[in-house]
Formats: sequence, C-alpha cells, structure tokens
Amino acid sequence: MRSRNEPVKWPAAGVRVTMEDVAREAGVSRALVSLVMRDSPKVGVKRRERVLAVAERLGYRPNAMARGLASRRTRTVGVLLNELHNPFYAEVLDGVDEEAERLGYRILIASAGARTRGEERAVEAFLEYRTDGIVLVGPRLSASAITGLAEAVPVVVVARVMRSSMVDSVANDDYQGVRAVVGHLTALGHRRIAHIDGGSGAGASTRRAAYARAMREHGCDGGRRVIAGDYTAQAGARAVERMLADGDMPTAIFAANDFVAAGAIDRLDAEGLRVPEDVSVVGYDDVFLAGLRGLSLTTVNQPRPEMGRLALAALVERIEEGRSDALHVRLTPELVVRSSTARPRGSALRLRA
Amino acid sequence: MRSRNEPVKWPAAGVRVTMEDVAREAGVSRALVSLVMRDSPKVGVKRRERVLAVAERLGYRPNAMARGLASRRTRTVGVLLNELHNPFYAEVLDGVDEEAERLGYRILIASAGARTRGEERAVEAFLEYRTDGIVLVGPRLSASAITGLAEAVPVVVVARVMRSSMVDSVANDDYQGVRAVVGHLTALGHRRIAHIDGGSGAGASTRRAAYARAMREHGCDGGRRVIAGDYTAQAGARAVERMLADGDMPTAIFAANDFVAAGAIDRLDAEGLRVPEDVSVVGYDDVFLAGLRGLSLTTVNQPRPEMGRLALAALVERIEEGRSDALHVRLTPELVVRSSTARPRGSALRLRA
DNA sequence: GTGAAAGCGCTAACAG
DNA sequence: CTGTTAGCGCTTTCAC
Repeated sequence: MRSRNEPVKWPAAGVRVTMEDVAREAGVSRALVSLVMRDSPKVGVKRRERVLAVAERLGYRPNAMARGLASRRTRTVGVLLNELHNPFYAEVLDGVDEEAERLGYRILIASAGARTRGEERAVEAFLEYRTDGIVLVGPRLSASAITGLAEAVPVVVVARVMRSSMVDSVANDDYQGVRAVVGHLTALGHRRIAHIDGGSGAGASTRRAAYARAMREHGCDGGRRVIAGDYTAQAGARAVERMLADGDMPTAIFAANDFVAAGAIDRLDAEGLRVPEDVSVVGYDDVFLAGLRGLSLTTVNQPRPEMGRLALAALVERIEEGRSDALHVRLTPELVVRSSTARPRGSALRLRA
Repeated sequence: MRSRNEPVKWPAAGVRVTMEDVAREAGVSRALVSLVMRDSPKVGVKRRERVLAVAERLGYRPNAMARGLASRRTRTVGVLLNELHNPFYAEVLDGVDEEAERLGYRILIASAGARTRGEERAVEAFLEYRTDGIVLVGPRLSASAITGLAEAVPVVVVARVMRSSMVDSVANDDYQGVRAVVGHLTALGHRRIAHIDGGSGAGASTRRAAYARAMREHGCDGGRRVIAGDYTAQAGARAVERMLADGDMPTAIFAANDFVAAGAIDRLDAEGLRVPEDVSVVGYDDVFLAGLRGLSLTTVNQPRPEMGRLALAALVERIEEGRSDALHVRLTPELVVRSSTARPRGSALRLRA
C-alpha cells in the first residue's frame, strides 16, 4: 500500500543502476534505452513503455555527468545571486526559474556568501561544471571580468547596467526610477535630499549618477549630498548617525534600497525624529518589508520576476541560436507612494539642540 | 598592465583545453597533470609549478563532470532550501557554506520554487548529478520520502525534527522554545493565547504540538486555539481577520514565525487594535525584520548558522566515515523579549462593538 | 616518482 | 527502428 500522493521512489543504497542494466533487463540495446531516456521520437510506443517500466522498476536514474560529458552540453545554466538574504534576488530567481522550466533547462544556484572573491569562486564552479550559460544577478564583479567571462560562456546580467556587446543585460531604468523619486520629493517641497548609496554594490554607481542628474534637473544641486552605504540596514543606520553628527540632516533621504531605508528610519526613530514629519524617506525595490504598515515606505518597484524571465530567455536564445549582438533590456520602474514621505516642515536640526 | 586586484582570468571562447593539452605543452604525461590538479604530494615542486604555470597560461580548467565520472565522487553536496524568500534559510545556508568550504566541499543550491513537486524535482536533480550527500533545510517532503532518499544517499535534515535512524537532523528544540513563549505570556497574565500555525510547513506540526503541551502545562487549556496558517505574512493577516470575524480575539497571539507575526500585527494595526496594548504578539526565528523598531517583535531566536554548520559536518562525517547511527542534534533556542508583548488590558473584543 | 592501459556511464554517428 | 563503434575528459590501478 502506498500513500495516495504519487509515491516518491529513489534507488536503493549504493545500487548503481546503469543504462546497460536497463537494456539487459528489458532485452534491448543500450542505444535504444538512451533514445528512450532522451524522448527520441524514433522509438516505438511499446518498446518505449517497456523500457520505461524496467527503468522505473530498477530505480534507474540517468547520470548527468556521463550525459554531459558525452553530449558536451548540460542543459543547465548557473545562476549567481549577489545575496541570498535579500528577497529582491529571490524574486528575480523566481522568474529565472519559471522560464528555465518552460525552456527545459535546469538551474544551478550559487551565491557569493561571505567568502572573499566569492563571486569568482562561484563562477569558477559553474565553469568547471560546464553549465551552458550563466546568469549574473546583481554581480559585484568588475565589468572587465564579466566581459572576459562572456568570452568563455554565454552570460546575461540582471539588475545592473552593462554596455558590453558580448553580454546581454536586463535591468530597470534607474534614471527613470530615481527621477520619479526626486520629482516626487521636490513636488512635496523638498530641496535638501540626501542619498545614502549602495557603495560598490551592483548598480549603486548608476543610481548615484541618476540621483546627481535628477537633482540637477530639478534645480536642487545645492541640496545634494551622498552618504556612503552598502545596501544594508546597518548602512542606513550609520548614515543617519553620520548626518546627525555632522549636524546636517536633510529634509528628505533617498536610500539606495529598502533595507537601507528601513535602517535609516529605525535610527531616525531612535533619535526622536519622526518620519515623515521631520524627515521623509524613500527606498528602492519595494520588497515585502516596504509594504508593512509599520514601515509603509515610499519606494520604487521593479518587475523582478519579469526581469528574471527575460534574462533567462535571452541567455537561452544566445546559447541555442548563437546570437552575437547584445540585448540590453531596460524595464520601466514604478514609484510607489506610501506614507514615509510628506511635505517638509521646518528644519529637523532644531530637534537636536 | 593589470588592475591591482588579482586579474580574473577565464578561458577564451570555445577553446576546450584538456589535461592532454596541458601535459603536451608542459612536456609531461597526462597522469602527472592529473596528480598535480589533485594536489598529490608525490609530485616534485619544480614539475608541479611548471604544470601549474602551463595550466594557467592555457586557461585550463578541470572538467568536473569527467572528474566526477571517473572518480565516482563529486565532493559536492546538494542543499535544498525550502524557501529562498525567507532569510531564515539564507542564514542556515551561511553556516552550511562556511563549513563546506572548511571541509573542502562544494555546494549546489536548489529550492522548490513555485513548482508542484518542486522538492522532489530538486532532489531528483541532485541525484542525477550524483552529489555525495544532501542537506534538506526545512523540507516539506514526507518523512517516508526522506528516509527513502536516505537509502540512496547520505541525508541530513535541518530545522525539522526527524526520528529516523537513517538520516541525521539538526533542529532547535521547539518544546523549549514554545514553552518559553507561553511561559513569558502567562507570566504577563495572558490566558487566552491563540496560535497561528505553519500549516504543512516544515516543523509546523511540532510547534503546534509544543504549543498544545505548553498551554496545558501552564493551565491554559481553555484559552487554546489554533488558527491555520502557512508561514507567510498573508496567513498572519488572514488569521487575524478570521479571529475578528469570529468575534474571538485572544489577548495574545503566538505566530508560527516572524513573518506570520508581522502580517498579524499589520492587520491588527489596520483594524485599530494596538500591539501590545490590546493584543500581544510573539513570533519565532528572530529574523532581521523582528529587530526593527517599527515592529520590535518578541520572538524566539534559533542559532541558524550554527545549525547549518553542524548539519554539514554531520553529513560529511557520514559520507566519509560511513557512520551508520543517526545523529539528532537539538539546539536550545532563546526567547528574545522586545516590545510586542505586554500585560493584557481588558478584552480587545470591546473595540469591535 | 612516471607512463600505459582500462574504464566511469553516456551520446553520437553510422551501418544494418 | 536497431546494434555497433567510438569517444567525452578524467581517475585509477599497476607495472616500470
């Protein structure tokens, strides 16, 4: 008796069943079994079923390594996620995953972790496994390392702008996103808008440049200030401390992402500064956190799963068709206004005195 | 000229450099190159260096598949994460990763994603890749599927209690954790403490049972109520709605994890019920979120990275030593009291009238 | 130490 | 459709 859910069956310990075994047991040639395992159309229904039945009974499972070695392709792509703790990446992965399944590819996930040169090492592993392609999500690798890599294997970069003609890329248009943020803030009356940046993180420089440009466009060049950060809540908190120490608190803060914003708000709150009454705060990404009423963060939403889907599709196209020109997709992000932003109301500095 | 950071070098396009090539170029036999690549001590320093230099120059990279095929082991373990969006799993992974590096193992990460039978499929992939072992973090697989799997390959389960003698497991002691929660709440004066559970999620049943037992132990059997959930914020919100609709709001809520708690608080807030004044809320896991001032959630902390480390170590021990008895580690969790809990103050029900 | 020989389990032509 | 013949790139004896 089995449970009603399809019984999960795994081969028994140490028993290494090969194609040969299946062939012998089914009374056919090994080649025939190979064809069946690959769903070749040139196998009769009867034989196919018999082979499949025997394989099932024996607990046969194709050896991916042998298959990859012999066929010289793995139908597997490596996905390197910058950071597994940030749900942003998980959501991009959802899209990659979905599209990969649709296209019949398998994915191998890796992240840099805390190691030094973690990304290089992960890429190295993908290369040794001979994945057919690599998806880099928010990589911190240098642009030259990425284009170099692209010479060895098809590569697509997500959530970071690339200009190389060797690698495809899918990202949101930071200029549009940041312009919407600054526009929203200036419309509320803010002039002094600081930016806590993402340091050397993926896309941080683009966002920083977009901020500078948008401030200029809105005639707020004088109220510009960039505080160094790194895409974490701790960075947000530290940045607030720095501003406080400098006695230079702006009326609004544009954080590099929602985590930085959360950390900043947390710290502001701890110092007795109210958001948005004393300081308005805007994030980026619209992760789950931002929507909680406790935070209710004004932020910018990027279509993450869609980015993942497009990236994987582009990669597979390059793998299979050998496309040579680069595809650079820029999706339009959307400002999501919640309650962490409001009209400025006098200088927050007074509260410190 | 190169950049100061060690130049990243990847082999050029399509150039498939094999051991043979390196051997020829270095003027040695292929076997020698093989020994060098495996850090064999029986190779002289000079030759070793020459081989390494040639390999580097040619951009040689060992083929993991060929190596795995020939050696019949991969020094790779598969890690199946229940859910990539939940930072809890990422933190367990940090520990696994660290220990794997220490022990010279490589890890392959997978998650069930949104697919049906996602876990089975991921496990299937690990099996096809012939990983030396598998780490299951918070698996939803049936216990029988897991023990069945363990017959094929070494397995260790994290964050879920197993009683099988075939698989090792590392988890926190839910009974202790939940008892601490209920103890804290009853000490504050609560009697009606509802539990929003984790549905069929990993460890949900254990936590549910622990709740029932703890309530009994504290003489609060009458105030017991379990509302079905599933480890997500949405479930927390829905559970609150249900309680509201039933006109049966307890004075305290023990949520299956921090996300459920966050969702519950969010909803309570939306309904005008204050936390902790009207309802106290406790979570589980102490993820990043819980520490934010906006939430300041009382919760239970599990040593996640430590769990990961222990699990990987146990797995490798089983792989290499072939240990046959199961190791079941139970770590002691710690109650973290913040400000989402307080003494009950009259019935929250009144507020609905 | 070193090199030759024999596979690991599978795919890929190519004749039947 | 079927069976045979070659490898894929590497590790592993096992003599030298």
